[in-house]
Amino acid sequence: MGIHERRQREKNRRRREIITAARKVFSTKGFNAATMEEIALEAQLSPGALYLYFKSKEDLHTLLSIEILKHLANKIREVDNKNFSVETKIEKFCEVFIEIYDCDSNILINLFHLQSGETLKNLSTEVLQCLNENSILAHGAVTDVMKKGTEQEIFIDEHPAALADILWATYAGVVLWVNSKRLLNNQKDFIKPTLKTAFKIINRGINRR
Amino acid sequence: MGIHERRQREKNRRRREIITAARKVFSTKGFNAATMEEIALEAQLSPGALYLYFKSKEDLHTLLSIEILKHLANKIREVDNKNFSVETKIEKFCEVFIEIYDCDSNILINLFHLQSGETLKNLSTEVLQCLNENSILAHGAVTDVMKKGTEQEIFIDEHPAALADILWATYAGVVLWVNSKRLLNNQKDFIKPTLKTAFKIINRGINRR
Amino acid sequence: MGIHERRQREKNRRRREIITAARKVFSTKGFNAATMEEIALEAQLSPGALYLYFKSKEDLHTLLSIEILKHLANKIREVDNKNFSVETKIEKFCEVFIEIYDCDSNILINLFHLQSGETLKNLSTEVLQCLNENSILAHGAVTDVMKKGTEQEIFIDEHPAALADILWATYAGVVLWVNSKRLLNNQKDFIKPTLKTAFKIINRGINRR
Amino acid sequence: MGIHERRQREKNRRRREIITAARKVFSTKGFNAATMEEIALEAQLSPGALYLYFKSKEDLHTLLSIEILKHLANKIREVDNKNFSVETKIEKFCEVFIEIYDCDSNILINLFHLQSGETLKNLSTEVLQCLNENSILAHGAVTDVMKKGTEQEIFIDEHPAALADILWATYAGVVLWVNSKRLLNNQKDFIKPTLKTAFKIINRGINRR
DNA sequence: TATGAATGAGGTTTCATTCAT
DNA sequence: TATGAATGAAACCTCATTCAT
Repeated sequence: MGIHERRQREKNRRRREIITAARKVFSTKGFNAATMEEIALEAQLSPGALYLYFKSKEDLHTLLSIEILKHLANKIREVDNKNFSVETKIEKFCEVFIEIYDCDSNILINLFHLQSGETLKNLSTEVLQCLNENSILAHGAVTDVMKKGTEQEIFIDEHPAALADILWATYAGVVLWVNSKRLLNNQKDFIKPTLKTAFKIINRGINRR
Repeated sequence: MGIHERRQREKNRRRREIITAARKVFSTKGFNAATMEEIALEAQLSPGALYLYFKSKEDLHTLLSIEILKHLANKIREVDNKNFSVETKIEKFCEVFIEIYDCDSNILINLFHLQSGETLKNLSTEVLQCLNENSILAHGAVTDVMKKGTEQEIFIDEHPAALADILWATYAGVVLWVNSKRLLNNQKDFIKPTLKTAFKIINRGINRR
Repeated sequence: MGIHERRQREKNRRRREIITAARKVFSTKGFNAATMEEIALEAQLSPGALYLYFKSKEDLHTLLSIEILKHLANKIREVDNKNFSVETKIEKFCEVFIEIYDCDSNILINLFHLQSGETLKNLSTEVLQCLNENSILAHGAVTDVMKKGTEQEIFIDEHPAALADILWATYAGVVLWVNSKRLLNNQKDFIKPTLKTAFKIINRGINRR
Repeated sequence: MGIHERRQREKNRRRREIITAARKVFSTKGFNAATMEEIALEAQLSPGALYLYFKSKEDLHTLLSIEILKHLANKIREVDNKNFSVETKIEKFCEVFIEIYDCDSNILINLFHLQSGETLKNLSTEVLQCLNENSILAHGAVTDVMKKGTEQEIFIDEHPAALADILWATYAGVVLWVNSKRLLNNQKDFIKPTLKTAFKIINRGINRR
């Protein structure tokens, strides 16, 4: 292994370390309360070093969201590639969402912070484009399944992209809404059963039979 | 009317003016980009005066969310009091949500900013409690309808509160998700049709027949 | 005197205090080494307060230069208005320059820092325009004298504006050059005699008789 | 040629490359905006390597100025050695100055940045001394010519060193002043004619006949 | 009650310089 | 000799909040 290759590998490792540290801090504190210094501390680096890997706080945060989108897109496509019925696939999607939630329950909150418009305008164009691409990718993976359901005349509604939107929206909504209820009322976390019920209802609601 | 009462009334008027100004500014700029100075300007007051009516920026912001929750709760209860079938009521809920969205499309983003945990811990206990109460109130209004549907054995699923959560979550999710897609891809606003489809699907999905 | 008027007066006083403090610090340290904190300290204000009066470090610095230009223009016009021969006026100009130099020997260094291009592009357009106007004003005051000399056929060269440029340039050049020699060699300050000789030479060089 | 000598030669070559790169960057961006990384990039070296050849950014910048001074001194001495009349020599000096300006119009700005006091105190003593020596050298070359003019009773004024200062100062002043006017008013570059006129005037002003 | 000037802590970011390799 | 990743100090600037008036 050449020195060049080793360097590159080392660099990638650092990037990952920073991203992991950032995820932790952003998740705990939210975008604004999180400080670069804290992220640096968590990543065992100096504040300045972060800027060797990421152009700005916002870019860092966005790349983090992109990571999630990529991961989601992959997982969903995996499901899609299996030999399941469309109904089962939707159920499986729900499981994917739950798995993601288990891995980092604040993911969506960060994702929405990003897309709340407040942030969107400060991103470097390259990051913005990257975000856009991956967003389309993740969404497309769900849409493909919906398309099959529609083609096979299993689904009532005829717009696969809209169905995909609703699925995503339900996921997002349940996580955010139930989570905020939990925070407000100190209830225990009932996101997962709610999510399952929601997907069950949708499956029933879009299914011809 | 005593002088005391008049004073109180005047004070309330001011509070309302500030809240209105704050809504405008928060909606346009988001929580962090909005400044107290800007809100004061909009309310035709000095920055210092804001603090005679609200303990902090976060409190002000939260009270604003409470306003919305109250408004929602009222509207929903209005629907509930009408002599509609449960299915129609759910459709009407959708219309209420759309109306709210038309009036201020950034409401939910602010609502979620609030509940993202970042903010929640800095609130004064009284405001927190007030928020909590109104949240339960708004939610309860939907739950009541779901309860009737369940009691009348129109709905399949047996947990009205969960159904209510799903309805809320769908609303929240669609607004946020579709909005963020719109921002990212410069698409036009397709929240309303999506919302209608989503509610149609849910109505179908929870309905026994 | 109304409260409004008093406020305005107070505000102007503060502006002047800051400008004075800034002049002191910029003169001692130069633009880059000077810090806003230091200026604030000197002005007995908090760092944040500076930004209530000036938009940025660069704006503050530039406004300072504008002050000088205004002062110069005034002094020169005063000379111009007196009933002197053109030769005497040029001599008097030299005295004005010397007076300015006595009052703040680093003025020109700051002026040139400003105009070295490095800074010029960051200025707010309003400040830039103000600078431009005053620059023209100061220059024009000298040009007017040169014009008279040319019209009265006292001067050989026929371009008053160019003569004015040369006068200014000589002033600037002597101050900068001799000053830098002084700094380098720890010589004593011989700017004033040099300036006088230079103006004497120019007077002779441009004079027909 | 021994290995030692070759090493030394190689080292000198590198130094020159860095200086050339630095000149380019400093000229374009000015001292402060220029970064060591950029210079390194231009010199096709790593940032760290610069510090093997120069102790600091300021030292590097100063050595650059010394280069110019050396070059000027040489050119002027060349003129001095030719068999010209003193009047012609002064005209030739003007041409030298113009040539320098054509080759790098920002030279003087850098030179004055250096000597503005801001920088001077941070220099290593050896560099400072080197600067000093070369400054005297360049200045001396002009003084020698003036001395001849005075001895031959061609010039009126009797202090050759002062005359030399005025010549230098005029050069510096015209370049800086006219340049700053150009930047401010978006006028085209009229430094060269101004410089010629200025030298013509001086020649006339100091010349007995 | 209202003002608005002032505060000052705290944030992001830059970059000359160092040092392990 | 050369690298270039990492440092970390320091700068500018913002803005929620306070307080003398």
